[in-house]
Amino acid sequence: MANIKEVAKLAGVSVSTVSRVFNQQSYVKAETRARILEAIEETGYVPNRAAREMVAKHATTVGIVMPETFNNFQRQIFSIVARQLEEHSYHTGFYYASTEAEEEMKCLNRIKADRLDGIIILHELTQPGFNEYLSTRNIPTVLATFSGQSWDAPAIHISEEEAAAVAVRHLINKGHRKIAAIAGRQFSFSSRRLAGYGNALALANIALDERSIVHASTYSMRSGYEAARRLSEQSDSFTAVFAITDELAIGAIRYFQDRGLRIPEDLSVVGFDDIELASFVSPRLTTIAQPIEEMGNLAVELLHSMITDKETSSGDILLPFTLIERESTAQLR
Amino acid sequence: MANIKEVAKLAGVSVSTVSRVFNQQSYVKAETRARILEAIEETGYVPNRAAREMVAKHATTVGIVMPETFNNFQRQIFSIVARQLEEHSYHTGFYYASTEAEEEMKCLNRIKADRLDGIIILHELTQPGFNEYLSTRNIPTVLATFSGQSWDAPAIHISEEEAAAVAVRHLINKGHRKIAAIAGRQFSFSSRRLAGYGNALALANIALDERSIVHASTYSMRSGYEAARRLSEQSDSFTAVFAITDELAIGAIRYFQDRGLRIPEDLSVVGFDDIELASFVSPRLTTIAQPIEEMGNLAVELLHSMITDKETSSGDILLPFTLIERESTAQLR
DNA sequence: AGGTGATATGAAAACGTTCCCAGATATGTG
DNA sequence: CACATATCTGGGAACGTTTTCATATCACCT
Repeated sequence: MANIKEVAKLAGVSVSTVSRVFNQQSYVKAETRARILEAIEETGYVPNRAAREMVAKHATTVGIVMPETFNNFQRQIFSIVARQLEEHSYHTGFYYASTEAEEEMKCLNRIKADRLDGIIILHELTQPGFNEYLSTRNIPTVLATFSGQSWDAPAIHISEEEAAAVAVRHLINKGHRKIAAIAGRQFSFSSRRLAGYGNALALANIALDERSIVHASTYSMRSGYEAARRLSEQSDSFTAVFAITDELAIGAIRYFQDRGLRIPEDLSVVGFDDIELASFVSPRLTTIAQPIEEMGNLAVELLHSMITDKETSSGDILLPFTLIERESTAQLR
Repeated sequence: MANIKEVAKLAGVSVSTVSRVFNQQSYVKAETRARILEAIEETGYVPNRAAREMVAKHATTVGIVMPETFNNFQRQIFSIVARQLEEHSYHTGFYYASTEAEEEMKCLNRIKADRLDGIIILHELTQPGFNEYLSTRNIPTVLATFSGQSWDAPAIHISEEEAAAVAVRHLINKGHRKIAAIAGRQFSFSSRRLAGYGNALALANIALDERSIVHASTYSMRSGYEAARRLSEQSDSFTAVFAITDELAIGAIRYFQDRGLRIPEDLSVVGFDDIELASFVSPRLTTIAQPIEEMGNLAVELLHSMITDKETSSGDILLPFTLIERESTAQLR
């Protein structure tokens, strides 16, 4: 593996000059540059990243923190973020952190060692140590998700609570009053969306029945199926279901269909996220769409300006959402 | 940001000794070690990765190369690989490479600079430069995908051709003879699966009709929908469809359903991959299941042994697949 | 007392860059 | 022609580790 010294020797110049052609500022005679370029070509030289990072005292890498198994929404935002990062020529480090406290701290430790330029967090972290560390070290951070705990970093997201309320209100407007909910574990966006559900019900003077709420353990379709089963066991009087995630909704619909119910004739279902799949299942899913492309772009744009301008930004950035009415909800007969 | 010198000073020892407690071989008096540990705790010291990598002459990072927008199958294998990598305490670098030649070479350039320990490739690369570079530099590489071009690296995959033939034979056994195909762009696994389709037809003495083959531009459901539309326009005599990907199949089913066809009564559809979704759409999708968990685990296991044992491995590793019969295919009436 | 091996520590080189400083050569200006 | 300024190049320190080598102390045995 060629290093800068060999290139310099081959081109008959000093390492300083070779370095100069790589970093372009300052003067290099055209003829010399040509000779060096040739030597680079010949040796296949590529600067050693570690050495560069050491003198620069920082990596040109931003880390993406994601959950253990990410859902379709997170997959999409990940793709967008990764592409944008590449656009700005950052390296992309992948950090997987499950929702277990211990795992989260292990993830943090890896981050510590890496001297990252910045971090984009795509799911809620529960350990306060994360924010504490990142903010004392002044590591630019952006959350492209709901910020559960208090962060010193900006969080880009929609108003989960309002959006959920809009979804539930949609059901109420269709005449439903017995509306069940499939939530996730009791924190993060799950609890915010559930709160929105409660608010919408309260506003319509509908009493909240604990038995018509069920908590799924993950956000997979399988969990949605399972959750729908539990819901059916503990209550049978609902005419509509609000699922806090499209995957959960799709899994639930599958269960209800298996039980012979017709959607939306016998039961209306709303989801949340508008993943690609939502418009391909039957019935097509009525759901809340997040401006995912914008969220991803904004996240790296913001992070990039934090890194380059050294200005610390914070606070929530709320983006608009829309209810997309498709085929899984109908007027109560 | 504390460095090793500060820790050494605080503990009243030399940097060598501090380094020793981090890398554990050789002797350090228990008392000294305790003092150093305390100093580490107090300063919050974490070794600088770049510096470490420089002296080690390699990173503790393996890169994952993925397509621009990855589908559900790739997402799943990515999750598995990332988790396993973490298990072996490698860092995970994410490298996105679209199928454009230029993009691919840009991706390769980033890889060159990073002195990766190893690389796991999750989709087919078309540029021979990739293999050439990796093999001359002796960078351990594993493909967890079909190896389109000839690689010096081992490729872990199923026999795409046979699997496709099994899927098509399943349709033939159900009495179908007019079987259309929805393929992708004409290379990589898409072409292998299409070849399997052709073989199965030939074996059953069914003439291959060019008009009953359509090529989707991506592997998304949207593309599947689009492809089904084009298929319907250029041919209307088929009673079954083989889609080379579950997403394509699901998109296609959506199109046919929109046109009032009942699946599987009016039309049978087989997919390929068995993504989670396959068992949640209606009708549930008949498809080919790849041993995804095993593929992911094997990939990092193999890579790890290549990295540590320095033994270069190569050749194809074929894993078994299974046809999962669900509800989207039926006997031709 | 002297030797031997195990235990414990420090000094300093090396890894591959970047960048500051100094010096050399060319180009212009009065 | 002298001097200032612009252009060009090299030397060497610095970045934060690991690792080799050398040396010091200790415990134990003859």
